[in-house]
Amino acid sequence: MNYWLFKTEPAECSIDDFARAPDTPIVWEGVRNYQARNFLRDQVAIGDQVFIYHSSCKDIGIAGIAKVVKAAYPDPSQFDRNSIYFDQKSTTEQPRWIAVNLLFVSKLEQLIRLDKLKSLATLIELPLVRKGNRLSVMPVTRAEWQTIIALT
DNA sequence: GCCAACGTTGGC
DNA sequence: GCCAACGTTGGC
Repeated sequence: MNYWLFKTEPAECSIDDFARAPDTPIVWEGVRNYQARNFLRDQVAIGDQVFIYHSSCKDIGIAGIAKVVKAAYPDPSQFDRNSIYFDQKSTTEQPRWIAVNLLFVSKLEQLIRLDKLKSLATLIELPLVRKGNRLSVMPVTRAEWQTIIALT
């Protein structure tokens, strides 16, 4: 089993949206970065654990945990002309973009703030805290996962 | 709202 | 295949 961190803007999809419907899988769509796409396509597997990270908002940090309940499949939003994620260059034969489904696991009692994560020597390799990082889907090592879990 | 850093595009 | 210009991300 692998560990991941997925970024989301809570105005779009927050941990509270997960918590509100804990039995309903969330379609993780709209990833439009090739490196992140490749992780979704090649490595994210059913049963993997995912930190849900809130970005571009007031309270920035890890807000909760989800798990993967459906592995890579074509992101439906790429074919939807009405979606902001529509991609004219995608075809059903050769889809460019990948979605997975997530299910709520837990909401952290206290959000783990970005500055807290940045302050930990054991997390210096975590892409999230590295300068200029823009990955919206990133791997988390087992050691990093346990470091972060220990903060809760 | 600013802007650094990075990714993507497209001309050559 | 280079690289300038442009677009996006995302913290501050």
